[in-house]
Amino acid sequence: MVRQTSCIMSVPPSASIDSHVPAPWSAPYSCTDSSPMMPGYTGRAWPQDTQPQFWSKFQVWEWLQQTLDMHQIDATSIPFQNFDIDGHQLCSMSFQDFTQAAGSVGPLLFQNLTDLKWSGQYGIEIFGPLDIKTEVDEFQCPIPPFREDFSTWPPTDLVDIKAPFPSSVALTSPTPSSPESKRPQSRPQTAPLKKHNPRGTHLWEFIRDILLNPERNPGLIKWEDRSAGVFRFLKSEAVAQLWGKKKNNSSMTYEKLSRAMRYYYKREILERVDGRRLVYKFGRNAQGWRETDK
DNA sequence: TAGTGTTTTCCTGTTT
DNA sequence: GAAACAGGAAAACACT
Repeated sequence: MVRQTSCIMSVPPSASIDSHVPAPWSAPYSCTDSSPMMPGYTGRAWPQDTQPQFWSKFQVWEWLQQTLDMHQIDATSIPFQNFDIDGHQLCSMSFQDFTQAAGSVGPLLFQNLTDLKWSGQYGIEIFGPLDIKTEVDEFQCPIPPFREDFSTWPPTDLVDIKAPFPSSVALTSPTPSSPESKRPQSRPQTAPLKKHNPRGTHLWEFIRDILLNPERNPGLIKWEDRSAGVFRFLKSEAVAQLWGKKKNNSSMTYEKLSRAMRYYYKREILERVDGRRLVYKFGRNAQGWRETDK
């Protein structure tokens, strides 16, 4: 089969992609300009340009996730529910509190937070020059509300460039149910999600993050049944464009996006919702979408 | 370098 | 008829 990929590369990977759409925790971003990046881990997903005191719960989790990632610590090793707190509460935690909440990882987290508090890292320019205008910017609704949100939600994004990022941590990775390590190459995988997450955020996480941030979701996707995890695309092409922008792929369409979504059926990240167009449902291997997950 | 995981792309056929 | 869905096939790409 002759495949044409040249169009995808119309935007050089090194191009500066603006990061307008923040995500709560799972979308690690990298430097958004073309500045040299370290190989491997370079992106910082937690809100480093905001003082920890002002972090939201999501941002706290994000910081947790990235800190663990940075130190290659399995996220399952600490109870995230112990950090169901905002930045203010986080900053008021003592060393003992951290140890109590995160066990052996506590000191590390405490140290990291202390460093963050005092290192003057806040204010690092996260967002590169917003000089690249893409098709997504033309949408009437998606971008402006996100931009307005910068004051309160600066760090991560739903439309960052594809980042050389380490695997996402278990917080967003389903528990493997039936290990299926052997399968033909170049076939859509059917194994449960593992830590390997070469492209940063997974599509389903991207979708989830839009859903979880109504204020940053200007009518793109909406919950049909929040408790059941059923949601519906309102502006399917706009979502696809956003996803494409995030992946630096201007040729992304809803058709392609939906194909990727369908692959999630086998992995039970999504479940079919028969007879309803543009409607999907999170499956048992999708995590982080429930209200109780927050 | 091979293997793996996660898309991405293209396609054909079906359903709404 | 158009849009969306379904799923096979294969390639791309980042990571281990």
